[in-house]
Amino acid sequence: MSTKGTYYITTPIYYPSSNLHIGHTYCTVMADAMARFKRLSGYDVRFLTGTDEHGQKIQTLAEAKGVSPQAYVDEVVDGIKKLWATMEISYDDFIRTTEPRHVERVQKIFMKMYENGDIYKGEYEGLYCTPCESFWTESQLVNGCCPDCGRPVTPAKEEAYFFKLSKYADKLLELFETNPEFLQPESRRNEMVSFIKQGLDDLCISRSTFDWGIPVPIDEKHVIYVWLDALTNYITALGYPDEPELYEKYWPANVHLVGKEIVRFHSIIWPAMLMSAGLPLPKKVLGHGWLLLGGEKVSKSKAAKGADVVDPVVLIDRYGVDALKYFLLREYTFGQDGVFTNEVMLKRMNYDLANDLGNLVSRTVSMIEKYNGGVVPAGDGVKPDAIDEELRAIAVGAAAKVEEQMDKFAFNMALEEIWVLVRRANKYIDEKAPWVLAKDPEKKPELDAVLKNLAEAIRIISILIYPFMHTTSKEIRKQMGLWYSDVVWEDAFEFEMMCGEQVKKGDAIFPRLDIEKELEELAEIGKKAAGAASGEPESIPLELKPEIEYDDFAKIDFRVGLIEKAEKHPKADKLLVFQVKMGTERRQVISGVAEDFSPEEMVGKKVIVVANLKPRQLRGMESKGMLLFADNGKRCEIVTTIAPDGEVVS
RNA sequence: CGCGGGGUAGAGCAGUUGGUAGCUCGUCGGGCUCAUAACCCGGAGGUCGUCGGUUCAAAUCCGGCCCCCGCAACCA
Repeated sequence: MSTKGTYYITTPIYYPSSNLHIGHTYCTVMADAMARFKRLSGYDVRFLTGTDEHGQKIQTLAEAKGVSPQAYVDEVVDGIKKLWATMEISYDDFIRTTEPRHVERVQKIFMKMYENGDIYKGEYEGLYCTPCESFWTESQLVNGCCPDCGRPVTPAKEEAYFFKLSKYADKLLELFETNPEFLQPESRRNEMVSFIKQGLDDLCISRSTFDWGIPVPIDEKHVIYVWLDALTNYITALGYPDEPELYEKYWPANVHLVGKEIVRFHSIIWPAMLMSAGLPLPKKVLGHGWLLLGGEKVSKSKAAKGADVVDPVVLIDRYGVDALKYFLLREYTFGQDGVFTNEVMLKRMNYDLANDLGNLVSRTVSMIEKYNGGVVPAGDGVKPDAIDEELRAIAVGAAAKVEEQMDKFAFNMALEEIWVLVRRANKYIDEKAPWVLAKDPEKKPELDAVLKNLAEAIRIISILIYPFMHTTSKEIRKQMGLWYSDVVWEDAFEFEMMCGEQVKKGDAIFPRLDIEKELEELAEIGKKAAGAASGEPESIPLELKPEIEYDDFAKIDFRVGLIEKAEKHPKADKLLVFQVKMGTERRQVISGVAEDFSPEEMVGKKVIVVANLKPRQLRGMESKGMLLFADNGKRCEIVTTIAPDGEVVS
């Protein structure tokens, strides 16, 4: 194989707090397809994936389960590796951040940055949740409380080590300006530039409130926190710094494939860390979009909600690895979010795979068996006509188009290019009507040419789909009698390669699915997963704030209020300003519900007001009291009453 | 005037050198029988968010406005 150079591609290292879902699968499938494509087209590829196993959350989950953090992650990682094995993900290395090779090298990199004067000891100030022993930023809070347990947080400080991220702001801006290819899609790039321009804070890189992490080499009380630990995997896995052979061969990476939520870490923090360590930067960071489930990002906590099945294991089990991979790569546009539903998935599988590709192979093999004893004819007895020439042109031209799309990571368009050929081949059969030719012995040379051309087209298709569906590729080649030869990319540019192969009809490559039936069954599975197996309604204690005394409750004066007037806060998007009448008194109350309610629909509502709350300024306007809403963080319902305004609620 | 993305057929999307508006699904009608009731052809369906400008000509360039979505931020 002539090599075109090295190609190093990575996925993020996933957090093994629980099993992976279709979103992780999506990212890994893209990386795998690209790795396979590059290998097939002559590159020396290195494909890395792995798991990011440290941190508070893992430690807490392990404690809750009564096992050590290591035992906890071992089990989850085992499941992840099995999933990738099932999907035949062709990674060359799987790095776990708990492995000694990573731990030691991270410490060395830490020291390097420390010796370069970029790490200093300071104080971390944040909002602290005591029961969870966790710091949170303002934006992480849910309703002003700890996102994990829902309890209030308090401002606190702790000693910590910091990385001088701010020092690299100018260099980072320069990176984005001089190297527009570095981060794509471009919309992300603009976001990052404006983020840097807002000013960068130094980055806290150690924690002392938990110990499930890599010890800070110069201070055993601290463990290295998240990003220094996680991001460095891309080079520790290559042996940097103590066994630099692979590092020297493959670094800098050609592509870090990441979700859009972690683009910032990969395109700002990671380059800054590398600058600090004096190392070359990755050539490209690519941020892909999310799969959306009912308008929300697919996530671990929502993995089992509703009727849409997002457990890749279930989907693979029912439809096969290749069908799932095809769907993920064909349906979504790289960089954009895409809606995931069972129906969209099943339609893709049926229309493109069963009807178009599977059926094309099926009818071609059948005809070669029926009309020529199962042998691919030479087919050189007649001159090609315009229809033949068109098929041939599309067939031999497809590979270049696929290459062009793959260069842009446009997997969906690459597959579309292949399907142009698939559809053309189906049409070709109709136009040539071989069953008509077969009735006239004099037309045998013509018939042979048709069969031969179809065989060639399918041979080329089998090469083109190899990076995306290698198992299907091999199955097609088996049926076409091409078992004797390897898949070689360059062969996709040639049309005259087959003669005398013995074809053999096998099982349908992609059996047609009964979509209605599948939808029902998937809905059933989804419900079961959501209902946690048992049908009995259970009572699971809620996560509550700490218990309070009756006296504490009695201090609050709830009153019925009538909203007489409501308008948007002139200086805030999310605030509504209400004029509320409570008996004899009228006052102004502000609530952060502008996204859930229009001012008009609030007027006239009778609501519950916390009437003796200390007044507070909100964006320049005073709020005296607070209205009660039921709120799950996503949607808000107002609590109303029919009682007269001014009345006490207790 | 915070930054950015987007508003194109019933649905989901293409469409950056301005020049008859395309694709997939759905729908209606036709063809074929080799094939996995698959395949092929044709029709219907769009004021290309809105108003204005540049131009012989704009979905495509420029300006105003409306709406949606990310990020950022107030959210008593």
